[in-house]
Amino acid sequence: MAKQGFFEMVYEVAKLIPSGRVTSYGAIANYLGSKGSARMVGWAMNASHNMPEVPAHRVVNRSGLLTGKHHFDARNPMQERLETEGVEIIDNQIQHFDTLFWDPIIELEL
DNA sequence: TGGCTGACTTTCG
DNA sequence: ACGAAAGCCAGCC
Repeated sequence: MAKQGFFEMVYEVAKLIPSGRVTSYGAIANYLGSKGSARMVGWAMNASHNMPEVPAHRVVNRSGLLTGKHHFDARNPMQERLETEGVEIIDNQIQHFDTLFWDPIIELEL
């Protein structure tokens, strides 16, 4: 296994997020071992535009707020995609976020 | 090479 | 309780 870039790792984790579930930047960063670089996870998501298979819409901030929706394609609203997956969202805020939260550290359990 | 950036998170005021 | 500032680290110019 060649040493992958940080972005690749973020993509891998993002792809593992089940439909109808969401996670946070910090959770992914923590899973990667760099809890301080949560911003970078979002930044990696920004680069994920080249990777349509990466469900960046399932990644939100720790409050369950769709902070990165502004970076999404206006014709493919992040909220609409999540709602299609069964996630209830009100005012960019994911409802039942605690229940829908998918933590790679816990779910993947290493 | 050095420095800036960034879709976050946490803590101090 | 709310607002502002610092911290973090890897990619990019």
